[in-house]
Amino acid sequence: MGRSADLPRAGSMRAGCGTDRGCHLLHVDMDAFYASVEVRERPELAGRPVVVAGGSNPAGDRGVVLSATYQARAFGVRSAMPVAHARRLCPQAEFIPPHFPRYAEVSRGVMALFREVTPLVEPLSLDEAFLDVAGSLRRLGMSPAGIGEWIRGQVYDAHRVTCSVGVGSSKFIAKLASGLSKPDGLLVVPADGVLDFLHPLPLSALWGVGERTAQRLRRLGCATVADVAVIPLPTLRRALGVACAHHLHELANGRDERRVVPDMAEKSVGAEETFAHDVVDRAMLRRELLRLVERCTAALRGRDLRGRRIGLKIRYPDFTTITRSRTLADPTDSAHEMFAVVTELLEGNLPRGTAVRLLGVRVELLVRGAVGGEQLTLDGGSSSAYWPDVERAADAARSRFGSAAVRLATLLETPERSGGGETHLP
DNA sequence: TCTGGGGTCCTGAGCCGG
DNA sequence: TCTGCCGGCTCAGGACCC
Repeated sequence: MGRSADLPRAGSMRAGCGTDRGCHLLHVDMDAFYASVEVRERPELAGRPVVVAGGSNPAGDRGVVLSATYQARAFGVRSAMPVAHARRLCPQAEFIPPHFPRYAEVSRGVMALFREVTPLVEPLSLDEAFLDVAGSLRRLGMSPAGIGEWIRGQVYDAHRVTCSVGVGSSKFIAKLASGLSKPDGLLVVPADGVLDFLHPLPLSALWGVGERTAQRLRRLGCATVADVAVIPLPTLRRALGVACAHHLHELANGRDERRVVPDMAEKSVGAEETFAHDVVDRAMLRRELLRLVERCTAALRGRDLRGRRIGLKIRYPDFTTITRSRTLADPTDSAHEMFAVVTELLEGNLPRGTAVRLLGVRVELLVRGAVGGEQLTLDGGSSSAYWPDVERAADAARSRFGSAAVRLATLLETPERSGGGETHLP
């Protein structure tokens, strides 16, 4: 997944070349993960172009490609490409909606396998992780590259999906290496060959360089990583800002001191949805908002988190996007409380008659630990105090009887949604 | 070509209190 | 009392990643 497709292929640098001494960081990346899992579930699709199309409505055209098999990629289909475009490029492909619980289950199995190798596993997403194997070499009696090959074999044997492994002396190099070894490969970048490996690569190889930053760098006369490495830091700072300039300058010179951090704390939790058709109707927008708030706060409670800053995101039909937020005195995981805030933000920032393409809600400034029932306040009365308990009870019912088991009355009238209505009461 | 949904990080403006 | 400075916080938005 991602940008590795922009990079030149590894060619002769694949598995086995170069010494892996000093290369204790591994980056493991599943190949076309979602699509591979779908093919595993439906073996008749093996060898065919398969596209997992995301967004809320894969059958329609307001969505993007989440994952595509290499047979589909041969037609030019790429991740994040609009579905309509992918259909034109490869009409014979099988388009499948995503099944995230299925991918999460495979991911849990794969991550557990990594933890058999080392406790220092830092998952980046469902389909990739960094591993620090420095402490495992003696115990396992293997070199880093040997461990990488062992992992590749185990992942395939246990889960019938392939992965690629990059082995390097830093996270950045290991990640680049896995991208270049795809699909189903392993690449070692020797510690003393980092700059030779890095400098011919295009600007997009640098972590943090997207289209905008690449444009700015090209304006400074840069075309490759080598060019960024030699550009004076003050020049880079003026173009990109202090933090970004320093970060890119370090990477371009092969310096990356970031360690593998297991159990990274979450910073925010959110939910958003693009409508199948732009929505003007206020009542419908409020119902969508409530649905998003329910989803978001259920996720918070499921992870035993509460947050203090509540944000609203509105995207208009012309794709301009605004965000508005409010910081509360105390952290909350209550849908009731969050809905009151985002409704106020919506009313204050959306002129009557304005169409909306997307709505999103987000909670930040997270703290761990839910409170069982909130403190009564003199001015707030008792209602806000009992809502968290009601919502936790509803969570329990939903987890036992399904997501439609308990719903707020406001949601029983199904608004037009991009994914079609799914409200079916038992 | 026409752009999802989940996130993280950074920057800059504005406000406030010391 | 007024002004300027500074740091911390909040808020909005941009850019990026998978």
